[in-house]
Amino acid sequence: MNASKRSEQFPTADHDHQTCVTHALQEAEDFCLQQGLRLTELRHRVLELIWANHQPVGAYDLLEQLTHEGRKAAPPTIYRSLDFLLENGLIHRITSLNAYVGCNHPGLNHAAQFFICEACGQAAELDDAKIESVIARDAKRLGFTVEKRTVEVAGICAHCKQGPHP
Amino acid sequence: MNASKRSEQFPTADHDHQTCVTHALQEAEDFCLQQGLRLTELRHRVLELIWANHQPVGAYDLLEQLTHEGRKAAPPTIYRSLDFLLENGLIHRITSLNAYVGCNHPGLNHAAQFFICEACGQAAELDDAKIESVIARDAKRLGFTVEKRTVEVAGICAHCKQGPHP
DNA sequence: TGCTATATTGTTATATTATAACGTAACATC
DNA sequence: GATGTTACGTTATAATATAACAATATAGCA
Repeated sequence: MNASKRSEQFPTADHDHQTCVTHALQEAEDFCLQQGLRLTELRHRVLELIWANHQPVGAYDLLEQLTHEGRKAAPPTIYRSLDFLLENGLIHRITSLNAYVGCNHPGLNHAAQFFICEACGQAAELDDAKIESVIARDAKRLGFTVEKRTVEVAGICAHCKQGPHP
Repeated sequence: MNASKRSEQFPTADHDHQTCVTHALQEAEDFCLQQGLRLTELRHRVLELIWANHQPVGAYDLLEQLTHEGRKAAPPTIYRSLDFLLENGLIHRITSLNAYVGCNHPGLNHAAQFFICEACGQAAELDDAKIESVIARDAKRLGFTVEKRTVEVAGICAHCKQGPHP
């Protein structure tokens, strides 16, 4: 497997992260072009920062990174960009962290699950149909119509169990 | 089924909520006695308020309810009680709502799933072993050690689909 | 092109949720 | 009752998020 491929697992320490960021941005640009969405300079930069951080990152962290590069930015600036990226499936919000992370499958309006390492801070995005189907079964039993699923599992990733943070 | 029994489903409009609160409190008292935990007057009252609200309730809502009954209370007052109740499994925190709800199975250190109705605000607590096992399987595949699970499903409950909020 | 409607961003203020830090009171044990 | 521990009171502040309105940029059309 190519080391730069963004995949459903925790990234290794030596993967080519720059390529992985570039690829994600390219995919987002293509997607927005297709969909007639305006990936403005600000939105593009926010998405880039999210990917560059390489792990779930808070809104105010992003805000600080923006202002440190000279841009005028207040909380609404960042939250509006996050809203755009969330609505169009380019990022996910991790509720239990109040943090945001790039989506591995932009465009697909999928329900993702996250495995979040409490040691290194990285999160793996899964899209396990089995979890979805079990939730759907429970919902059916309850007569419940599902709108939104939040599945977040915190713990320690394989890399961190073996040694210091990768 | 007894209308006052707290169960793994959405409560009906006509269930005997007072009995259900009383029962929960009695169970908590018994549990704390057994475990040598101090269910102080404040903690008891906070737990009672949580149950009485009958749906996930925010920390500042609880705080207001406390102060309205004449008690001196600041945020740390309520958060400390919430921490005690959380640590001892008497309540759950619903991450996606920043709200707290009574636990249906105090004592069991179980991982719960919540189905949250966006119309009436009520939440049903499930304890579906199947969800747990699927998550465990994914974790094993990732080499991930699970510490904490968050499974929260938002949508519309059966009562609210049929008519106005129950 | 220039006009106009809409979408985006800037700006100020504030809401909401949660914790830090330190002092006081209650309680439990000896 | 002295003493150590736990719980609570109090003040201040951190962290996350949104409301409201002004200014600017963009898109689509006359």
